[in-house]
Amino acid sequence: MSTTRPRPEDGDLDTRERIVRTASRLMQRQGYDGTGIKQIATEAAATHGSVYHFFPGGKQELAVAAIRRGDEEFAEELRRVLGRHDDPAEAIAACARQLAEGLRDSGWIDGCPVASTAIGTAGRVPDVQQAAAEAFAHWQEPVFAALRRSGIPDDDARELAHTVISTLEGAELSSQVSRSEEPLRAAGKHLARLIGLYRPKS
Amino acid sequence: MSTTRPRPEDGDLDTRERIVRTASRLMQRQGYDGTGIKQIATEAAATHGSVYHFFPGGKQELAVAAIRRGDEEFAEELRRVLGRHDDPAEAIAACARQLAEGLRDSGWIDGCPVASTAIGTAGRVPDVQQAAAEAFAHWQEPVFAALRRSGIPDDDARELAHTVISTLEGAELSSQVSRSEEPLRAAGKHLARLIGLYRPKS
DNA sequence: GTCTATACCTTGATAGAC
DNA sequence: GTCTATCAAGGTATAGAC
Repeated sequence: MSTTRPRPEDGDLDTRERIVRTASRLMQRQGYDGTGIKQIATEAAATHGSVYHFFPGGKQELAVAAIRRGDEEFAEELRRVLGRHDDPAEAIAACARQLAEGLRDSGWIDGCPVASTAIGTAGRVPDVQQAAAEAFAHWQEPVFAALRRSGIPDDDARELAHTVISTLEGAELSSQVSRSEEPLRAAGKHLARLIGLYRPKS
Repeated sequence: MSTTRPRPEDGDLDTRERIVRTASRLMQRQGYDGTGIKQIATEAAATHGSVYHFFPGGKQELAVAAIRRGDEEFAEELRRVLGRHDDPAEAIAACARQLAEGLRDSGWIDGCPVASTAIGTAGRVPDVQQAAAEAFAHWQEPVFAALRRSGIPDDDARELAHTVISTLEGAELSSQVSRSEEPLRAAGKHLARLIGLYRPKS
């Protein structure tokens, strides 16, 4: 019923979309304070005025939109990888491998799309912090669902989903900082063993 | 043989020490780009000129010193808590509780002393990134030693130490962003169970 | 070692023509 | 919706008196 979405490839995105994408990518790499409105405008091929036209709330409003975009992107990636495996232990290990691959292929610069912005604004920019908290909560949902599907009781699955996201997050940070796939590799292996502890014998 | 160190309490620290402490604390909260030299100087009760006197390399050199300070502080905290327990599973769970307590007591603003600076400069400020990578590596040592003491083989202990640090790091980030002790609580519980898997039956 | 003054640049944000 | 000009404020860093 909706008009067909063009699935735009490159420069034919509307201005607002280019701005959000660019802001999300830049803040992922440089954090909130390290990313300027001017840099965003330039790299998005937009003018300074356009940014404030679409985001009258300025940098804070734009940062919230960028965080939400990163939220959706990673949630989709999670769902995609989790959907390819029946065994949740295998699925989570695959997620860790996917993160390691993306990190390495980017030259260790594209880590979690939310973490850098979130950590640099925690307790200082409430709107951004709130959006980041929602992202972390969203990401637990597909993990929780996968664990529950395998027969793990709700309470255990809920708790495990917390730890899965925390561990992937921390291992991605460790891998990025040390420029090594080892932390994510170890995390995938250990999360799989941990989940195995909770999975009912079939 | 060295002159007795005064263990200074408050305002009677030498200038360089006040600057490093202040820089470490501010960058922990606001990251590298969010923390200005002027703010550091003001809060350290030092002058602008003093900062550049002690750190001719400017902000980068000061950030490296701040990271190293955070490195040492957290390493000592780890050693202290780990030293209080014979069972490494209990010890790691206690570490998670300690982190949660510190985070909550600070009003959720004092997270990892290195993470915010590290993540915001990854791939952009090589000296800072290097210092952060060293910090992550240092923190694994006391964990590795504790695991080995309990009889876990070297290779397993090495790998587990990676995951312990990654998970604590990620759970602290999750707890800080969501302003909840739950991620750290779950991480402590699950790390303890994971370590239990590797510990030889006595 | 400490302090002040200052050079020079970039920032976030606004106004108003088109 | 787009673009340019402009502002006040704050950034890093340097120079030089004391």
